[in-house]
Amino acid sequence: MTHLLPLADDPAPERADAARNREAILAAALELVRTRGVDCVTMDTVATEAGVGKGTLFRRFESREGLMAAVLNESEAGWQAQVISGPPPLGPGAPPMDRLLAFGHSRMRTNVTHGALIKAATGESSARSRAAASFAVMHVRHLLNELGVTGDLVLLSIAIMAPLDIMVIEQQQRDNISLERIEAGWDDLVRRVVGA
Amino acid sequence: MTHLLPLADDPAPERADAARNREAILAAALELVRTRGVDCVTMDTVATEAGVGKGTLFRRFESREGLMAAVLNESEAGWQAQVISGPPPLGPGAPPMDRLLAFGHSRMRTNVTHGALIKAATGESSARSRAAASFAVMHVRHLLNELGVTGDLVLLSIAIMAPLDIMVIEQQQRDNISLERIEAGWDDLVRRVVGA
DNA sequence: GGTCGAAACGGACCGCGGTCCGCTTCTATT
DNA sequence: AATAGAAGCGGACCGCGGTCCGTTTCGACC
Repeated sequence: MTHLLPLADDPAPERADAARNREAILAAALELVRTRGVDCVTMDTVATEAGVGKGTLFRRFESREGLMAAVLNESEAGWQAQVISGPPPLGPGAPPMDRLLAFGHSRMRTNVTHGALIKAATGESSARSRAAASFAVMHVRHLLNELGVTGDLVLLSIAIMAPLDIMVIEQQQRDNISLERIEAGWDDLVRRVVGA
Repeated sequence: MTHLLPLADDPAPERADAARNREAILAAALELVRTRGVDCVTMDTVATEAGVGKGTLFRRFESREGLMAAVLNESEAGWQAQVISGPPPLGPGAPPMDRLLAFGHSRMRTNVTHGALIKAATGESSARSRAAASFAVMHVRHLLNELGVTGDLVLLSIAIMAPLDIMVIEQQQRDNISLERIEAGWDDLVRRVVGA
């Protein structure tokens, strides 16, 4: 006899064809983004290329943003792994301050590299609570805590991360400010906030 | 004889009908935003209501964002006037630190009040170099300078302003954090950055 | 007042993101 | 194997932002 109340099994085990489609869509999207560039990838194209109907795209990924976020995760996951369990100073093992600085520099470079995709995945925003940004804020909060900083750590983390935002960086670059100079300014900001 | 090289007259004095239309569009947009709420105002509606063609809207305001920014300016201008020449502590006359704190609090409340419109005018982003945000950054930079802060003042200003962003605030409110608590956290951030 | 080039106009048109709903496919159950 | 109904599917359809281009209006100069 199976139990009559589902209790806490997975609420929805995902049907086989659904899984197949999800994979096909993601693969098609990844390929299209790589070959044509994010801005030229439409939902219709992805659907056609994946061999599914457009409705299926939206069923599984909610919106274009959602799909792009999923694509972005593909690469972002690797970076997050580096942060969580990679070699120091980015990964664990180094003193918190070193990690924090390394984290910011790494995040900045990553933002510059994946700018277009990140924008597509966050709706041009950024200081938003999307998965990626959220991970960064959580990590910074964690490091601030290790550094003995007290106060509203989330708010402080948001402030710290703001200058690394792609839109901000791109604006600075338009003003002919080098990444190195931004990095230096950011380091200064971090030291002020940490109080070291 | 008129000069053959236009030198530096106004490059384009704006034709009479154009001015009339601009005004009609802005008035219609303002009215529609007030009555229906930003999200329900389409470009077609504004065009119809203003009695002009859709093309004219885009000619004068570039995009929906541009039009909304123009509408927003209507109210934002008043606030900016308060900051530039209103009574202290928001306006000039008070010590820089008082002004800075007052500025942040005022900005935060304004963001909360005009949230929807601001989002419409900045394309859901915010840490962007739109006119409004830019004014804020410039002002903060100015106050930081008066406070004797040295370093990359623009970058520090961006960091300071980040937690006041509408998207961020709305997220915090979703997490049941009160505006007062945000204010307190923000004051702390400012003191850290200023080094007081 | 007439003429002429430039500037502005307007609305048909396009592409894209997103929804809707009748049809198909899967899987649990007997 | 048959069945039933839930989950998934797909593509016609919609609304909106944005563009394009033939037509109209303006105003500077004669």
